[in-house]
Amino acid sequence: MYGCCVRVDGNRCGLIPLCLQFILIDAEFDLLKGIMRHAGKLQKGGHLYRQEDPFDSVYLVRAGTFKVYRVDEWGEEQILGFYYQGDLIGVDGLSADRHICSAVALEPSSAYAISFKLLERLCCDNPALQRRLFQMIGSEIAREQQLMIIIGKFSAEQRVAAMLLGIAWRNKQFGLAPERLWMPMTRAEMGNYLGMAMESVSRVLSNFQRRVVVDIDGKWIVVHDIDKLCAIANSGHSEIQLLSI
Amino acid sequence: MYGCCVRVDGNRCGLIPLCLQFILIDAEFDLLKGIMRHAGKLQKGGHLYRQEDPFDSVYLVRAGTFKVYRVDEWGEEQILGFYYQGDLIGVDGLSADRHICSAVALEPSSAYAISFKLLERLCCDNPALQRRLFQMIGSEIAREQQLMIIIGKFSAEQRVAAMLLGIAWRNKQFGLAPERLWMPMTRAEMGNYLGMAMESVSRVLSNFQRRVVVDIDGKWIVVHDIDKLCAIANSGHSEIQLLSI
DNA sequence: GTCCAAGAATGATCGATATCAAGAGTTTGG
DNA sequence: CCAAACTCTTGATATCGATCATTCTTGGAC
Repeated sequence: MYGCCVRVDGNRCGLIPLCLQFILIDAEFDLLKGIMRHAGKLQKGGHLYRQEDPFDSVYLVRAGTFKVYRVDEWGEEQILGFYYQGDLIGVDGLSADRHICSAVALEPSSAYAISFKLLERLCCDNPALQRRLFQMIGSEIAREQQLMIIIGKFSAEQRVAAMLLGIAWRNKQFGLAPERLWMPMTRAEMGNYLGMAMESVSRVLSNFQRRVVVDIDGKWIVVHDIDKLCAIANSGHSEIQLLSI
Repeated sequence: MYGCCVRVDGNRCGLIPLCLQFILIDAEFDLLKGIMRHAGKLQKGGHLYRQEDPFDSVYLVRAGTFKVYRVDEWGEEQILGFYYQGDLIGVDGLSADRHICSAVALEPSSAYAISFKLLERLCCDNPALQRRLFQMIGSEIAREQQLMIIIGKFSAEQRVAAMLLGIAWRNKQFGLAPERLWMPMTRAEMGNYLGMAMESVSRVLSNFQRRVVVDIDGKWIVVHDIDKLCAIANSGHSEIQLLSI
């Protein structure tokens, strides 16, 4: 199933996640490799694409981290997601022929660009690939719905806990340590993403640290008690949860 | 361009919006008509599909209104959208082979079901149709992003104003009066959708009515001053806005 | 029509979190 | 290695909107 990964000559980074997400067979992978190209290396603050740019590619994060955000008419920024190695970015361009978001590197990063026009054409000849693509786009919808629930219904503590658990879960999917979370974004960016003030994020994290739920080590957050973190994220819904802490 | 609408024998309702959204040419429309079937009439409270149902169709609202919602592990409901005639529902099933949301009628309603398997196949042979489908799914992503910004950054007043403007804008798109808004959902449902308490929704609407911005007439809301409504939705971002009221 | 239940409006209170402010830590570039 | 510029933390205070409680309205059912 994951044979594709083995076939990549030497450079496996970034392609393993691609295989994981697409779950491609060799033949499909070869097709896809044909329409991928390096989008180059970006410094911190470098843009993969900007709002209003014509939409012609989706991107696969090869290394580093990106944040995707939207700026409204008054110059206010809303962060819609953080994307790590292996994530697909750029489907925000699907609805129009222009991107409605910007994607910027949070640290030195790189990505592959996949021509969407060619991808579409490839899908026409390859129903299995089309299916994968729809699934990945569907995952993006599901992710946004999840985030909406978190922002709309969760308390400050729950939001931060949910975000950490999300990254932990992601790490697990990609075979990384689920307790060591790489968080290159600032507190202000976390707050923006979660719909809360930077100060609140800081307070919640300090509180978690005091309760020995996590440990903060620069841009790394180490989860000490994932069960407690789950309990926090799920608290408030049922009072029984609170007793079990 | 919209020739398809004329070709529908007698029954144009629900298909005009289809044409508007897909912007189909005759040939494409005929293809699509072949894979559509009536999903029957639903009473208020009747479900088009439920969370966990296998995903095999997307739906086009023919008449009435639907709400799409998700119930989390603790039985708490989150409403993710209200859908009127001509809207496409069901893409929440894309990521898995099951729906992750439920769709329920808010009043006597009906819908067309479009087999997704057949739609996919049709897209393979018809790149233009594939393009439309991606666009429509992209619109769903864009809509969710918009909602996230509203929930994450807007005040109670701004949220309600934004929701009303959204429906007004939609009406305009579909050739309906942009000042007469049909709102079959309860205050509690509006509140759930917007991430606020039912009482707050009620207060904001009363306030709008007092300021002669809108008039409430049962399940209809009549917008008297759309400019003021826009000003409210956009206020808080710049202080200049407040002075101009 | 009358009754009843569901929905809506409104008032009073309280609390979570934003905001303001100041200081401590950390990174970056010369 | 130092200084400037970010970033983060923590405290004090203010505020918006949730919550609780009550009354008013509406729309079916009989």
